[in-house]
Amino acid sequence: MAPSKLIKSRREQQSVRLLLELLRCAKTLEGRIGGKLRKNFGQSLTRFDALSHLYRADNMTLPVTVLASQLLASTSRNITGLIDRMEKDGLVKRSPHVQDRRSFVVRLTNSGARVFEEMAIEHGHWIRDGFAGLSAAKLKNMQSSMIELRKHLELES
Amino acid sequence: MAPSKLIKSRREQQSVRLLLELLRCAKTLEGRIGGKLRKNFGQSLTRFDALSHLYRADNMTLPVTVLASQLLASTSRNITGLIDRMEKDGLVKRSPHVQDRRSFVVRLTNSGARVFEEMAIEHGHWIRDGFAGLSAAKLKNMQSSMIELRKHLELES
DNA sequence: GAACGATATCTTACATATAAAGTATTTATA
DNA sequence: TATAAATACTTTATATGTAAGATATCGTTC
Repeated sequence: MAPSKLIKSRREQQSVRLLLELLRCAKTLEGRIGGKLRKNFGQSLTRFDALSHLYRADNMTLPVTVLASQLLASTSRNITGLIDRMEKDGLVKRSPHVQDRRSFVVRLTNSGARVFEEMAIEHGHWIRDGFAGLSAAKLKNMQSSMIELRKHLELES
Repeated sequence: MAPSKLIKSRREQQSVRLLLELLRCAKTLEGRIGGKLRKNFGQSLTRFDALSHLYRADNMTLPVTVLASQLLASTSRNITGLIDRMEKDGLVKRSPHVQDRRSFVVRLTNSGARVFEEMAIEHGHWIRDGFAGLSAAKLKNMQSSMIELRKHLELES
């Protein structure tokens, strides 16, 4: 129980602080945006994410696996339930994959596309407002930092 | 369904991109660290977070509400179940609050403190490694950016 | 063309996040 | 002091994240 066990190098301390700040910002934004989506549209951030990928996809259709791999939340294991619920709400429709009988494709319904469009407008405004306090230069700087970090993370994987 | 509906201002586009990068980095780091905690210690990131606040608290004890407010995950609604499970695992112990009979205080057990210490060492190394690709200057720059962003977010709240 | 490993999805079980409503207790106010 | 409002926590329900394993299908190899 000696506190000495927990002494960290300077580099380690800085890394931990950065991680905590990063997670705190991410959680705050995620909670804020997700909460508004939930309150105003009855949809989760994960659903919005899924809808946006489908909306941009060719013929608004994607194989389940491809969709799962694109989601922020690594829902690959959980994708079945997510699609089940979205299908129950009439946002998407599952169809068997033509070539591969193990697979399914998911297609946005007209209703789903309309819901997404409504959400997307608000969503964009909320995010813009979330970063409203930052200068354009700062925004740019943070974005490039994040891209650099993401690339490092992907490399290590 | 006209695509024109979804046209965004430049500032909005940049904000959305930054958010996506930020969330992606956060999710990646969170998943990586959380996965290792789970695999090596059978504990979640939320639990680690809770344990670390308790460890640093006076007498390793905090009122439930204070603990909830400090957690990254705004578990304030869910705190009951979290403490239930941690108590079942012998990590913490609940006691009635002396002055306020509505309240409980949570105290780290000796066993919980030992578990935390073990985890904290590895946790620090993992995080340091997660940012290993970044220069010290970059690390510093990102940290100050995140702090600035967090402060703006808190102001808007 | 039969067997093997890889892949796509589903199932189950559990931990956790969110929301809404309920209970007990405290504090503020009339 | 009686009452209303606020607070601390719990309960319930649903959605989601994580892990392990089951099932069906595919592609390749022998």
